[in-house]
Amino acid sequence: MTVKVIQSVDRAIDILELFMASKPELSIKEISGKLELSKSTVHGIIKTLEYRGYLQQDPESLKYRLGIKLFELGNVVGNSMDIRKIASPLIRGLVEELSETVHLAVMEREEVVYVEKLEGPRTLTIYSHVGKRAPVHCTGVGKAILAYQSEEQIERMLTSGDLVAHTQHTMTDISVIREHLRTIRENGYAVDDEEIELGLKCVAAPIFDHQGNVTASISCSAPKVRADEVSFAEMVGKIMAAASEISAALGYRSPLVVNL
Amino acid sequence: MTVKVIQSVDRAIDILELFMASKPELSIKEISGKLELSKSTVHGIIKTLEYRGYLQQDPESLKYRLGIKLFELGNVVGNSMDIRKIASPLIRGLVEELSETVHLAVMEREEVVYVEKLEGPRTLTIYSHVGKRAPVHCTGVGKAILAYQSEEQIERMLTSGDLVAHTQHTMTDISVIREHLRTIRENGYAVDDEEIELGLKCVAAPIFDHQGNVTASISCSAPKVRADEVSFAEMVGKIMAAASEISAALGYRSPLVVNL
DNA sequence: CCTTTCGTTCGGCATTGTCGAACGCCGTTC
DNA sequence: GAACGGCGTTCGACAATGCCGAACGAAAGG
Repeated sequence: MTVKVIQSVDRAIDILELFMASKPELSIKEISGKLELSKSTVHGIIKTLEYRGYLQQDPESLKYRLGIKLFELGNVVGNSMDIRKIASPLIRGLVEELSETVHLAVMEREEVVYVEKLEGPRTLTIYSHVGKRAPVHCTGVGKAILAYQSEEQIERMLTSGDLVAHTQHTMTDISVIREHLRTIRENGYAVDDEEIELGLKCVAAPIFDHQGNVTASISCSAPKVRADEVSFAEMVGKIMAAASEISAALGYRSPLVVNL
Repeated sequence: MTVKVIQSVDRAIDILELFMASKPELSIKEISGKLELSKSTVHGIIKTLEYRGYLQQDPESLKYRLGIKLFELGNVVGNSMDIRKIASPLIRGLVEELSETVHLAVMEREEVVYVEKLEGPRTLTIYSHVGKRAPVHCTGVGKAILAYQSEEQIERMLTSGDLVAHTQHTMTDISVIREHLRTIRENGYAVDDEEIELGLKCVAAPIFDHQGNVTASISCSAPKVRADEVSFAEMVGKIMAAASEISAALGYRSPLVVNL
């Protein structure tokens, strides 16, 4: 079932997304090369995007970069996310208590997107950004969400892309992951033990919405050396507590405490 | 000089921007009505945008809202703004010292866009958001930038739109504003005294880039009652100091201290 | 000064997007 | 429970629109 797309709109999006994947500045030549379109076609679309403020041209190099209008629209989206408003103060508290970086992520298609990030005082450089995508199979936030999807959904999410091994600890066998997800459901939290980056350990907990679905999660990330037994247990407790508080604020009633 | 625009791309942008101006959820009917396009035309464009993640449909109401992809792209733009990285820690410091809300804004077309905002502890509800536009003629950040543009630029920016009076203190006479801008240049800072919102007073200072152009500014906003003589002087001093520190970090060499 | 490279303009052609009409799926009304 | 109305979706025909290649112009490099 391929959707009937408007070609020029589709191409305009292709152009915009080129700036995400590759360099922040691109010339018409580069764009037409990468998309295999004629210069004049690209020129027309680009001028439209520029005219509307979605691209801007550097007057010196004549190259283009993303325009402020995207910043505006992006913030409209960001400000309309209820979960962000609810989670923000809690995340601030977590960072203060744990002194480590905390992430909030939501599920989007077959990946997760970080929607909030607050770095701890002892900054370790994790390569993550608000607005960035991450795979589900090798991140704490991803696995915490994945574990609570339906069987079909899990199947889809794990088979849609390649299970890329980011480190030697990344699980790439689908049956191993499925078994691992069972453990996550039993524990109520997910651990990422150097599965996306060596030396990085994360604890993540699922966030339930008012319908009982999991579409978001929060995590705490620390260098493996700092995540020893004691502080690890503290991380688990605090992250899970925060996650259930956010879930409650979203209107979720835990099935365990429902008594009619 | 009207640019030759690609119609369908232009319309797709019209659709996206409808969500900024009006409600966060719109039906096809509403969109086709507002844009005076046939339902089928809107349908085609919307499905393309949805397919690419720039809109998402609520499965219940069948209405559409802006998609996460815009959040992603918006953050790419936000993270690539050098001025934000430079200014962020200074803004944090300002808020701590002044205990009032601080804004960072950049010029965009004939308006300013807030790119950073940090609220003071004593939160007064100013209706401003990161990513929101504001007029130049009645805001501190706007006037601080406007004062340092070329005569032609000032002319353009003041005549492009209506000089809307937001309060009885808003300056709407172009010659009065021009004279006012001269004062701003003499002082080195701009004051907004209840010109956009009653009871709100702001101090703003221009930020110079490496070429000596002013394309950004920072401001401190406080309820007029709290901006008494003493704290007002403190606000002016601290905002100007921060602005010149940011300017210096951007590579600006003040013409007053240049000695060859 | 010639060459190369890239952005821009132009015009003809066919693809593509557009529109109105019709369909089908709700929810509502009587 | 049948008829209605509203809305999203599909369809088909037409022509407007966007596409391409070629040519132009400007700027940079040798």
